[in-house]
This record gives sequence, structure tokens and C-alpha cells, in this order.
Amino acid sequence: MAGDLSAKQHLSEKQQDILRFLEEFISEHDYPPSIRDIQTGCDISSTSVVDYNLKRLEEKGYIRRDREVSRAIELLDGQGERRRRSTVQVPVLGKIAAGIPLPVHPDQMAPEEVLDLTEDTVPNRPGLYALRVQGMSMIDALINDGDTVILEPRNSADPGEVVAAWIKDREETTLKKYYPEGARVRLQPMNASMDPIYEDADNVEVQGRLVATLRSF
Amino acid sequence: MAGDLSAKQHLSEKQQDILRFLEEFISEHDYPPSIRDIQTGCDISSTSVVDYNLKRLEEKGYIRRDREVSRAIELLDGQGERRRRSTVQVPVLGKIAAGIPLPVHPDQMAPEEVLDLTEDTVPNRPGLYALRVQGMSMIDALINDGDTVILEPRNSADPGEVVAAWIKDREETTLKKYYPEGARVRLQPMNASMDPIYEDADNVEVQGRLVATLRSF
DNA sequence: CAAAGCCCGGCACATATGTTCTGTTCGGAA
DNA sequence: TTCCGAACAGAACATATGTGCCGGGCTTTG
Repeated sequence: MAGDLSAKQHLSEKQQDILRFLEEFISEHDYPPSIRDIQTGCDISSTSVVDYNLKRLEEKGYIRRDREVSRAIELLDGQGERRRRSTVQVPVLGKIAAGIPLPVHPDQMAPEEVLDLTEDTVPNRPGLYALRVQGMSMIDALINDGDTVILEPRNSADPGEVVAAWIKDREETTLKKYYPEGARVRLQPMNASMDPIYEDADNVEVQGRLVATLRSF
Repeated sequence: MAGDLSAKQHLSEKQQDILRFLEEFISEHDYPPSIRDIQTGCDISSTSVVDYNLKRLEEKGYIRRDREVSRAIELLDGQGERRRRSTVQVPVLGKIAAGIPLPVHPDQMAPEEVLDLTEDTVPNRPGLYALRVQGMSMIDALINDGDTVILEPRNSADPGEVVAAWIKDREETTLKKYYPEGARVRLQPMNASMDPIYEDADNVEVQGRLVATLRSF
């Protein structure tokens, strides 16, 4: 028990109780409880006891408080890191299938739905949007029917980035790794066992960069 | 303008300003601002003006307030639905590669990292854990090197579910659709163009159910 | 033009809420 | 025992914060 460096510092039962209550309250209300909310919620006899234990929790890196500010409690992870990362709202602009181009002006479209994602899922960049994949035309990009792809609007790409490319003469959008090679472009499937295709640079139009893919079951 | 059921109701510039400030403040502090915070943050002359516009925002379904409670503002989506879904903490328990079994007792392992995910990414079920995929042995499940898989601990599965199955005599974990067929089990790759494999039921051990996969670029 | 309604300013008020002070209780150390 | 610090009780205090009221400018409507 002693000298256990990596272990969480000891929390009294009351402190664990408070921590649980904080989580529950916040997830229910979207704002933190007041000291008296905690008092009644955890059956504690006095506000000073709550305050006392909150101070201990703050010392141990489980919460952060702003003095004099009501309900100013942030949940931390026990090592002083913020636990509740901010979320990013990503509009779902529609479906994508082989032969259907991506939306050209994502900003102007009315989203049919908005995804709430954390930065553990997608990096927070401006203009991100999502599309539902319909059909299996992108199986060579390891993307299946029903998956969701997150894209960042782009007109060009650096070599090696995964892009949504509109191939003009085929009238088709494809997701591939992008390698410009002089007058032509090599488009490499994500599945390393598959062969690349080559197109004239004129024939390829970068429409966006692939940022993430999601699949739920 | 009248009778437009689906459209968002008109928001004054000041109201949009307040809404933006709310988002910004909450994502920065993890707790909502007070009326006076909004006042100074949006350069509004009086608390009553803030209050007035908050009332309008509440009527229009963009926020919800609890009366008499300080900082009790929840963000809604304009149709009365909660916008800030609660997040789920999913521990990353390690890597997975061909030939490496899944952790048997996920609860007891110390996570090397914790993912913060919304319910738009994974359903909130107890015991979820994540693994980083190493190597391309799961390419037939449309899962690539570097992907993250989210699993739910399970000892059995319903037909058609995607499971992590330990195949004893091969000493290998595989992700496939699970179809029990009498004394044997059909394991169907997720890529519909690939053929299923068949194993004796005795030789297959369900270790978990695949809940989601994530890929970032 | 008057009446009505929307939006705003300024201010005082009530209360919601964090803080602090004084004690008390309980174990373990000296 | 005595001493001391951690944890707890209870209450008073100070301020942070939501609310109500009154009035004014502005537009709309008749």
C-alpha cells in the first residue's frame, strides 16, 4: 500500500461518494452541483464537510474549483488532467455512394443530423462534415456499407494524405491515398494488398481530406 | 415566415452572440456562465437584457434553464433536444494483433489511456474497453493497422453479431460475424466478397462483442 | 397620431451559494 | 494520560447571482 507510485491516492468513502455524485449530477443536468446539492445528494451533514472534502479532492487532482464562483467544479482524472474534453459538432450532410459527388459547398447545406464527437474521435478543424456510406463501393478503402466518414473540405492535398477524389470521366468519387506524380496522379487503395490506379492530374479533383471513419454495430 | 414548421426560428444577432458565448464558455470551463458572465462576455448593458434574451432562447428551444439556480443553463439544439450528450470513458487496454488473445479480465487491467467518447460513437454499456489494432491481420474485417476497436465483454453471442473469437487450435483471435450452426460455427468475414470459415463449436471461444471501430488520419 | 408591443437600461431585491469561524469527536503518537 | 491532527457539525457571514420593476426608445398597426 505504501510507496505505490502509480496508484491513485487514497480516497475516503465519502470522497468517492462525492465524485460519483458529481458525475451523475453533471451528466444529468449538464452543469455542476452546488455545495448544498452535494450535501443533500450524498447525505452529508454540513456544507463545511463538503467543502473540506472538495478541498481534499482538489489537492489530489480529481477536481478543479474556481473560488467564489458558484458551481465551478471541473472533473479531472486524478492526475490533474481535464476529464471532460470538449465535443465537436459535425453535421451529417447526407449519403455517399459510388457515382455520387460530395457536396461542393458543405457550409451551405442544412444538416439532416448533427454528430456530437470528442477530440478523441476527430481532430477539431473548421468545416468538418460527415457522410453516411451507402453501398460497398468503398470496400477497397476498408469502408463498409453503413459506415460514417468524416471529411475536411480541401481543394488540394499533400502526398500520402487520404482524399476524396472526384474522377471526372468516370463520374465517381473514390477514397484513396493521394500521390501526385508529375502529370498524373497515383491513387493508392488503403488495403495494401490492392493495386493503385493512375489517372491524369486533369482528370482528378480533390474534394476533401478524409479525417476519420466510424463504424458502429 | 409563418407556418414554417421545420425551420429554425429567427434569432437576433444578440441571441446568436449569446449562444456562441455559451458554447465557448462551457467548452472552456466545463460549467455554464452566470448571467453577469454573459453580460460582460457579450458586451451587453444590463443583466435584464441577458435575462430577456435567455428567455427568448428558451422559448425557441435553444437552451433550457432551471429557475433560481445559478448557472443552470443547458444547451439544446433548437428543437428542444439536449445537445451536449454525456461522454463515456473507455479504457484502452493495449494492442491486439493476430495470435494475441484479448484480455480475459478487462476490469482488472490498468488502462494505459482512456478514450473519451460520446454516445454518437459508442453505445453506453458497462465494461466497454478499447484495443489498438497492430498489423493487418484483421484486414478481412475491414480493420486496418492503427485502427481502434471497441469491445464489450461477452462469453456468448447472438447469431449475426460481430464477435472477437478465440480459435483455440490456431491460437488466434479473429473478428467475424458469428453464426452457430449445430456442432460447428460459421464465422463470416465482414467483407461480403470473402468466404466464411467453419470451426467446431468446441474450438471457438467468444471473448467479446465488437461494438465500434474508429480510424483517424 | 395614439396604442401596443418589442427590446433595452438601470437598479434594487431576494436568495442561492461559497466561505469561515468555533467547537467537537476520534485515533494514534509521545 | 496528554497532545495533535484529520474529519465532522453547526451556524453565521459575505457575496455571487437570478429576478422583478419601472421607464424609455423604437417600430408596427390602426
